[in-house]
Amino acid sequence: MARIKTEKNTTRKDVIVSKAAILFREKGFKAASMRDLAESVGVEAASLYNHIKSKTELLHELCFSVANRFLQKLDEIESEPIPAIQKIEKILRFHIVEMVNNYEEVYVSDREWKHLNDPYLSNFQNQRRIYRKRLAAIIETGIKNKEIKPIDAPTAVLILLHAISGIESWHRSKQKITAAALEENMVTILVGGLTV
Amino acid sequence: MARIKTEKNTTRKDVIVSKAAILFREKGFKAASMRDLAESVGVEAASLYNHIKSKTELLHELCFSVANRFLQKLDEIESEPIPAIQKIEKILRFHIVEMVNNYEEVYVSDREWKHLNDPYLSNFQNQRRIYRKRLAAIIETGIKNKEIKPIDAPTAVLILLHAISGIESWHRSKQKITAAALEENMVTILVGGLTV
DNA sequence: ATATATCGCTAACACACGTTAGTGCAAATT
DNA sequence: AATTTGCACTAACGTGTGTTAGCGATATAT
Repeated sequence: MARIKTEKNTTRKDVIVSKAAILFREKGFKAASMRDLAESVGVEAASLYNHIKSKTELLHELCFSVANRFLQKLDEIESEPIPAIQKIEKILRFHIVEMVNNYEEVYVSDREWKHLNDPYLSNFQNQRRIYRKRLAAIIETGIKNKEIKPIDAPTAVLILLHAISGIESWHRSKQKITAAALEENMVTILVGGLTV
Repeated sequence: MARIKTEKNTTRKDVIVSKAAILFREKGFKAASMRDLAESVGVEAASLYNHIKSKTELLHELCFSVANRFLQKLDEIESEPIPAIQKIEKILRFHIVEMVNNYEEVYVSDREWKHLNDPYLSNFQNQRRIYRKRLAAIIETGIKNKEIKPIDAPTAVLILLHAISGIESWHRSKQKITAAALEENMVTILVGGLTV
């Protein structure tokens, strides 16, 4: 009957959500059970419901908190008065840093959003579509300004975004290069591949 | 009580496996039920077991048939007497074509292998690790020969492989560019990003 | 035409799942 | 010190799951 331990400025719900991220990442949303989660939190399954509404709520929480961070950063970078290719590089670096530091959450948001229910599902899909369109628009500006090779912008976007999600493999690999080195390598290849 | 229809040279099991690929892709392995699969095949759930041993067997079948195709192609390309960067380009093109033409299978093999059981699971993971090591070795040769930028080879590999898996998004998008154009765009960016 | 193997059916199983109800202790508030 | 709120517990529910057993019909081989 020991309570869930909380540190300063974290509610018991926060603890549950972040344990859920770990679990959803390693088993997938559907395969991760509330009993698994309860065990990893150190409590009985039913007790979780004193803090959360449902299993899906955990997924909402994770997906949208990640999505909001990315959207906010995009707002910020979009309005900077710098060349398009530099905007892309900044966004790229932000994605990489987020993936490295908030691995579990970002990964879950990226791979498990399919299991959201409407209206959250369509909402999330919309945000995603819009985010990609905005990235594509930046790339198209870069192409017009001869900073970027004349390629299909949506294709470039999907390459960038998926390449980043590969950091998952880096994260689990034994002999890692440093996060900073990873970032430089990715920027070299991807920005190098785009630049005219 | 109508039988599963088969075309020439396809067993009833083949039909089930390929319907399973579609289902596993769209719902995920865990979320796809045998009753779902049965419906999409046009039969009752129990009837499936006249042709298959278990749900997991379907996943084995899918994962390993894809893995074997890639390994075989890698054998072939590795032994060709051409520069490393051209080998990488060939492998890249093969991945892209496979992803475009055998979308469902390749996607499932890529994303759902976690749900394999041992010993298949460790087996698959091993094959994957080895495949990546061999790609990295080609890239390292390319670096030594000054064909490829001096980057971290394993990082380059994960960028390449994950970038390709982004074709998933292309596949579902409304206004597609042609498959050939997609291929050229990807090669431009990725090979361009690697080349010195 | 007869015999045999193939295959789809109904019924049911054991089990794991998400979740709710209700109880009582411990912490927080007054 | 008294009261209220927070929270973990046990027990249990209904549902969906993968899978098996056994029957009967149909296609295949003799």
